[in-house]
Amino acid sequence: MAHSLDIIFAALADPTRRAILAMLLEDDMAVTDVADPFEISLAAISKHLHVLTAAGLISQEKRGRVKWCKLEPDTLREASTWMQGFGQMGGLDLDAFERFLESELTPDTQTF
Amino acid sequence: MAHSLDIIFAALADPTRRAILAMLLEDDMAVTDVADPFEISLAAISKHLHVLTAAGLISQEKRGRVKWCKLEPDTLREASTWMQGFGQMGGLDLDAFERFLESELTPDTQTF
DNA sequence: ACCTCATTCAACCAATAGGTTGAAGGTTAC
DNA sequence: GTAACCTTCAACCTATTGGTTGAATGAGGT
Repeated sequence: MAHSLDIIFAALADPTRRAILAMLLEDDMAVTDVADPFEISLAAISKHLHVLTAAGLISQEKRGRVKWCKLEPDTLREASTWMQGFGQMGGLDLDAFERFLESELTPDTQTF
Repeated sequence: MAHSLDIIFAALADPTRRAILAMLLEDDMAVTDVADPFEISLAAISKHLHVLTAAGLISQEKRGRVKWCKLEPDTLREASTWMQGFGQMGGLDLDAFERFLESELTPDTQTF
């Protein structure tokens, strides 16, 4: 839990990885099937999936010889919460959002 | 408009830049004042502000000899829209979200 | 005019990211 | 058991990132 926003946003910054997330929105997929629509090597896709897993955006489970990839929407929601506060600036829960930001800014927690 | 999600998320991936955005949530600020709480050089902050500007997350306006930085919440909202679809998976507007994703995936638009 | 303040530019550096290729690990099917 | 399949590892390459420093530019204050 509490994956750092650093690695979540960094993971989202790559178009290939966002496309993978969009694919996983429809269904869980095996690594090979994830790689299929892309023109890059399977090893490169494997690395992308590792980045997404490290960020907590997907989970991977090995069943037999195939590794299944599954979207983890909760982590995206985590980052989405951070962002919404900016968009809704001037809205009613601005104070709550700033309290949230402040807690995130405390240097002892490394979730920032 | 229509800043690419690539550079928006990449800009958000750095904790210094997110902290800058949080500061600008309270008020517009001059570059020097933005740099003040940080221990890195002014030139480094200048670069961060350039990244945020390129992403459309802030705007900069030179008045006199001081350059003012201002949050641009619309761009954040753009990225937030992308994310919320994943978090609200199973919700009511999933179809609309997938249509949005598909339009983003068309290879002729470079907004992806 | 001159000095100071605000900001950026230029050159450099180390570390990271995203890609490649070829080989290696496990797992299943025959 | 051996061949085919799914996935990752290891080594390598190039471009980018985030930082530094010192000089340069530009605008005000006195």
